[in-house]
Amino acid sequence: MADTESGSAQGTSLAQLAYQRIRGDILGGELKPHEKLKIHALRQRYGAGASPLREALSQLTADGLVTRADKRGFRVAPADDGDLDELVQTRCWLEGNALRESITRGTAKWEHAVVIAIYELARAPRSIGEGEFRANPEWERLHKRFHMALISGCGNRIAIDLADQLYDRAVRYRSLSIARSFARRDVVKEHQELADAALDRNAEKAVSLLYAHYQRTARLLAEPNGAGAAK
Amino acid sequence: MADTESGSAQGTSLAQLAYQRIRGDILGGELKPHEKLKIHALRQRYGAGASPLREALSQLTADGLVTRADKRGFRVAPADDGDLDELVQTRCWLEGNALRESITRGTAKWEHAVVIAIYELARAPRSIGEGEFRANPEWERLHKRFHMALISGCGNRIAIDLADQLYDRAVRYRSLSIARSFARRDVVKEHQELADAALDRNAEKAVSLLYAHYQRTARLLAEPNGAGAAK
DNA sequence: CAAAGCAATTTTGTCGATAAAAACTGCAGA
DNA sequence: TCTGCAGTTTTTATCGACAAAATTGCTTTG
Repeated sequence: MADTESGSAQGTSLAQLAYQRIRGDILGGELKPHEKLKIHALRQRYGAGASPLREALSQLTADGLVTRADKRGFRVAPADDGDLDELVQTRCWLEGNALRESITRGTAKWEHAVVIAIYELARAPRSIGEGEFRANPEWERLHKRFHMALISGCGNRIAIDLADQLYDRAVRYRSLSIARSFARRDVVKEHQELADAALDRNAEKAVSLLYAHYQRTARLLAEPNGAGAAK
Repeated sequence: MADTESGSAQGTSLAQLAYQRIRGDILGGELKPHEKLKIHALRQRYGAGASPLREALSQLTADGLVTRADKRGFRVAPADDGDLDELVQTRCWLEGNALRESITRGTAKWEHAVVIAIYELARAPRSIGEGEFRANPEWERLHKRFHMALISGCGNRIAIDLADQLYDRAVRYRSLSIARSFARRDVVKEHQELADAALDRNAEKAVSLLYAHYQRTARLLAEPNGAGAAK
């Protein structure tokens, strides 16, 4: 199911390939919320027949990134602020517990993963644009890796896979409201403190930092300056 | 996505219909863990072409009920004790928080849903067999409805949908190890106490009863008397 | 001018056919 | 008896075609 290694295409079948590409386009904001996904158009765009596409869209539906209506096809899942709040809350619930568990029973391997992840994340530039903000895909990858590393010691694959899925759903909101929070927070420091608390095995502090981290993001994204999303 | 109303087939398309029927057969244990799902065989069994079936199987894969291997098709997801433990833990994490939230902000509508659900659940017979145990589908439906009612007041649709999905995954283990726990627990009382604590707005008590309830089930199902499951 | 009705066009959902890949078979040789 | 291999059979993944449903646009009417 959820990829964990967000490294791109390795799916050999056309269906799997289309799944990854469409997913990427939704997460990256290329395909806008509520946009109609017409099979014929997708056929040309992704160079695949109807069956593999349908298959890909079915999977995306189960992932919560696409909605389907009875006999009127598929659409990109809508994205409103309420949805985002629920997403953040669910992630807090799930990852909060998983983080606590990781801190309690985490092995040396878990520690190493966290150390490496925060190290690499801290060095990567957030933006590749000079003046303005242009998301650096490498930073995005490392950011996800860091958050997954934090909970990787909990020993619960099902929870990890769910967190992976929810992470991706949340990423979409970030790419929809570009640059909004850029340079307004000391994100590097936030992550560093989180990593430190985790490595100190200070569960309560780590969990509350995680909550604050997620909720701060949600509040920023929900700010009134547009990019609101489709009905 | 997740159905919430577990009421059976209303999907109009063959793909949706096949999805529900296959899902039902996996949850009910008709299709055994790790069993190969050959398209041709499924075609005859469910009376649908290859494309709708593939579509259904893709969705089930995303639901965690089916696994797929690169060019060698689909299988029913394996089911081992470790998996069950993770499932139970994840449900505790998610539903524990959702229950706490429901108790905190639950409206009269939520209360009513819980009251009705526990009332109906208490009246339904658990088994329809005379001497031996034969699962009563009606009881199963009401049981799910009760647990969903408990968390229905949390105001978080995403969490509710996930809990729905995880519930179904857990149900599978119950039907795989038939009757094991039948008559060995006072399940009616467990549910009643849980409902009472929730309606009393005693969050801590309700949550710990929920944890105990789930963990007891897992321990029973993991007992050594067989039904173990495929590798 | 607005609303309702009808016809043409898209679009969806489905099927059967087909190439490519995997699994299976029996057989020869060590 | 076991092992490796060539040919056969099964199975997967994909395509293009087609009927049914939905959408669109045009026309007619009150």
